Amino acid sequence: MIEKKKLRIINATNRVISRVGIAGTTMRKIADEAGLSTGALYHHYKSKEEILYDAMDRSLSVSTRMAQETKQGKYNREEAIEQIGKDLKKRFNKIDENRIQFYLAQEAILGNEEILRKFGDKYQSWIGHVEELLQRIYEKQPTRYNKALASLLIGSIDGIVMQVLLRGNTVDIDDICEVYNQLLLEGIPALLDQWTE
Amino acid sequence: MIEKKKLRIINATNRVISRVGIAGTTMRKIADEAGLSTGALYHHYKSKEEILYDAMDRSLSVSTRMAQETKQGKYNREEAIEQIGKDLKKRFNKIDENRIQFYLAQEAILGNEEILRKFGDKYQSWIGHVEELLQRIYEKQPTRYNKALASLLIGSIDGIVMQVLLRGNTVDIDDICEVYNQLLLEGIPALLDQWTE
Amino acid sequence: MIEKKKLRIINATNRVISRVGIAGTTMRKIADEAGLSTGALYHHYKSKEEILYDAMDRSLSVSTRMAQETKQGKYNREEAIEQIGKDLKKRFNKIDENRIQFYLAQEAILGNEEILRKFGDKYQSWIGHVEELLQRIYEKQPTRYNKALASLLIGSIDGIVMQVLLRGNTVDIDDICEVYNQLLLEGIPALLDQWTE
Amino acid sequence: MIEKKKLRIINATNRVISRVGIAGTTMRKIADEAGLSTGALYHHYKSKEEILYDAMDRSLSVSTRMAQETKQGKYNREEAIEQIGKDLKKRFNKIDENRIQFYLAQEAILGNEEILRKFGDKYQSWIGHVEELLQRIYEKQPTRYNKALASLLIGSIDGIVMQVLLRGNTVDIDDICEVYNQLLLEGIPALLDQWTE
DNA sequence: GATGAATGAGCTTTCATTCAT
DNA sequence: TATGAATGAAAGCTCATTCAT
Repeated sequence: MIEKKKLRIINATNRVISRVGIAGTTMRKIADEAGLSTGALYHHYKSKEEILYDAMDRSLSVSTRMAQETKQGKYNREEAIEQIGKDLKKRFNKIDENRIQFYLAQEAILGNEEILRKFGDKYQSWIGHVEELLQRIYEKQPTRYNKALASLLIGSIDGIVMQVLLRGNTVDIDDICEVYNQLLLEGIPALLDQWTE
Repeated sequence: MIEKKKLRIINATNRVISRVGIAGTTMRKIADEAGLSTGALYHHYKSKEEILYDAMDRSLSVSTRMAQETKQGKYNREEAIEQIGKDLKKRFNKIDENRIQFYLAQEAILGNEEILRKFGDKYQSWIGHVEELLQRIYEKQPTRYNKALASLLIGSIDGIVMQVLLRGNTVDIDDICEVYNQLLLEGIPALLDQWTE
Repeated sequence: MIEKKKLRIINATNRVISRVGIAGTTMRKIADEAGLSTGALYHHYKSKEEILYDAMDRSLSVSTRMAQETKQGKYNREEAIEQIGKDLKKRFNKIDENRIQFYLAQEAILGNEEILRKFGDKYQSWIGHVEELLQRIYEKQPTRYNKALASLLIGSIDGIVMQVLLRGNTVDIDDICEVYNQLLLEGIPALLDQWTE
Repeated sequence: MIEKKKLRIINATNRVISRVGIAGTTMRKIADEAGLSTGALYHHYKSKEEILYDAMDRSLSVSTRMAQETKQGKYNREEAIEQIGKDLKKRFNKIDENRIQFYLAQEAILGNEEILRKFGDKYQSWIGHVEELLQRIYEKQPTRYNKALASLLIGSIDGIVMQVLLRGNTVDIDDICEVYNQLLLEGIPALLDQWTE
């Protein structure tokens, strides 16, 4: 029961954050969005900080879970890459979630240790999954550059998300997915050949 | 003379922004950082908004200029790519500037039209330069995917910057530069071949 | 309930205004006078302007109503004039209300359109009532000068109020009422005769 | 020399006051209007209060002098009354001066003792002059009501000025002057007869 | 004398938090 | 539990006044 209320509050909080950012999020806006009074918020949470923390935690968990889904498939190389392309497009189109992730990153960079640690975990696990994926679909000997490659592949997704947020529809997402696809199909193998020769 | 004071204020503002973010930047903090009283700030600027705008404008100009420097070189492919690698490393190490860029991006995403437009201009010009570069060093027929490729190459830089900010020294910058290098040397050509056959 | 608080704030505001004028009225003074914190004022009103507006509106309504009461009587000439004399004296003695009216007039003259309009309405209605009264008690043909006469009779009240405020007890209110009385009994009829012959 | 600068400052001050009121008058506005720097004001005056005082003093002196001019004439009744009518019209049309007078009255009522005393002096002298005038042109025995009558005649002028300021061109000044004229020609004699019988 | 940058108190307003109901 | 009025610190900003030049 109490959990239901809490969920309502953090959902409201995330909607508010996506609209006005973390700094612009006030208790009154959260209360209004959740259909509660400001006082009621304090029955479920001790402070604004706790609410924000829970809301951010939830957002990060969702995005971490999404990142981990990459590995799920057990297809061959072409199928796997095709699947990645689809996931990618979905990711680029979740504007609201991307905005929130972006605000959270900000919060972390500003010195919120808790959130920073969560981001660290998320990237570490994500990079690990991508490393595995690389090894699985390219079947090459792992080298010391595999982690860096994974990091770069992930970074390019984040970077494109940033461009989509900043430039809106002047970014052609389909073309970018196609390039990403070709990169995985042709570019990466050429790269890997270089190191493993 | 008055410009000197303005510059002092702007520099102080950028230091404050890099420390506490744009939302956390108050007139009092700027005044303290600049060694002035709050009232004095209003001699040189009509409002906080103007100060922030000038400070952001300056940061963005610097980063836009940096982005444009990419094209300067008149080397052959290997030399050009080597140069890019060096620039990249420099870029990754400018932590403070990267933080500010990140805060500015947030400001833009939150609805600051002026800043958003500047980011749009910056990316457009940057992508243009990278497109030219691609054509110059690979000497292939341009295809409809060239812009997307440029966008992706730039995005991957932003994404890595984000990881550096979020994960600190768990990202091995040298390795990433090496991978980026190999990508340009081996990966991209393999990609371009695909489209121009 | 909430209206009760608003009334308390408005009353406090009017006390403050009567003490220090509109320009000297600060939120802190209002809050202190009402026994509240400054923040609490913003629960009931969105801004200082709204508080001042409500306070001024209330003062003006009261004075407008007072002005309109003149017509009520259904007496003969002597009784009506006697009644006017009594009303006059009461009006002169409401020092605080007169002060506030005076401050409001200044506010209007300084360019507060809303208040200016209300004053316009008040005078228009007041002059109309006096015109009717003149016609009723003197039973002469109305001439083009009736409106001007009404305006002058009203103006002389305002002017005396001003003198009372500025000169205090050096103005003998009883004598002035007596003169006003005689003016209505003997002076005005002689005037009207002049125009209707 | 120094007096010339002081004059420039108080003229500038009066222009500013007439535009934005006493409370809205700032040192910077005075300095700008006078074509000086704020610092320069302090070479001639020790404080804002002194400047305002001098400016107000000057305005009040001018208006007191104007009030005293009434007596100058040495005409018969009709000529004197005609002259009064002309003066009246001039007075009503000096909008800027009337505004300033009004603001000064405010200042006095708010507790500025110095200004209050000056107003007291002005009215006392003005009333005295009008009393003399009444006696001269009507040649009746003076009664205890003469002072009150003078006060009322002066008050009605102030009251009309107030209406002109508040209602602008909806007051027909010519009509009012005509009524005032008739009041002096026919109304006042009828009044005086009453008391001296 | 003259300048205008600098000061700092005090203004209106916002907002996390508390608490009587 | 729930409400929303109340608190008070801190924000952006204004302005009389001072003072180095």
